[in-house]
Amino acid sequence: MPEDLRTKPATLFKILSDPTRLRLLNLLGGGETCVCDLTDTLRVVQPKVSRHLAHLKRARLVEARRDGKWIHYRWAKQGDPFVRHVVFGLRQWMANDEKMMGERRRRNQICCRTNARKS
Amino acid sequence: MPEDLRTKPATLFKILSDPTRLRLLNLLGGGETCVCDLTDTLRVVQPKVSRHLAHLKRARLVEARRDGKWIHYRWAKQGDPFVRHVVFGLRQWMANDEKMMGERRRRNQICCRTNARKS
DNA sequence: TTGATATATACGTTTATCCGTATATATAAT
DNA sequence: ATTATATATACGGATAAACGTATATATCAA
Repeated sequence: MPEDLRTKPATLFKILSDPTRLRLLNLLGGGETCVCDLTDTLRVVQPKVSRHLAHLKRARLVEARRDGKWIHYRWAKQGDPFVRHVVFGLRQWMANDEKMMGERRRRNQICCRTNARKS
Repeated sequence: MPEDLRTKPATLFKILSDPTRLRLLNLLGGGETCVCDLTDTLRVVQPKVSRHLAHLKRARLVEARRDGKWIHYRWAKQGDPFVRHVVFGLRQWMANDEKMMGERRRRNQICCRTNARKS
């Protein structure tokens, strides 16, 4: 199932073909992020976020780490050259896109608040 | 609609997420090819090929040229850096994939026969 | 143990995608 | 003009994606 990404570009492209998943990946570009912060940032319902994260995780594009009540997601390191190539291009595109920048900014604010609340 | 490719990676990825379309793009890597040769090479029904080509054309990934009864498709040159980046990686992957190589070989045989028949 | 919070999953519905078959169109040959 | 060939499109059905809502699970706090 994760192997599919390596053998079939179509599978990788399919996973990357959903706007919500790209927005999530964009936010993860700002660093490890918990589901609630992702949810708040994107302003969509939580199950939607969890579902898309599950997709990305199944495809091994992201990894998760539990920390008490929270689960933090992050970009996974990619071994396959083709996947790395595509992901690299995507991250570069995101880095320069206005809307994506805005969402990353928003993520940072929200994560700040969350961290404050935690301590 | 073609602009979408530049503004939304998700749209590009969606178009590239179909195996048949990737096979077609792979064959076009061998040079301009007419629909009937593409159909014979892939061994699928002709409307299926036409439909997928129409997709690729709408997205400006390929261009078409009429030549009498035949319509020849070819890769379109890409202006956008992100699209170029992805397409470059894809073509490279295809160049090294065994199955794709085999189909390109088959395409060449079939195109040879077609050209012989034409003259 | 009870309650609150964070996250995941199940379920039914809507929407999009892909397909095969049939048909339309366009060109060329007779 | 008629026929044959190449390609495109229309249509209905099947399959899969994505969604919202409801619910389950897991962790922590009281």
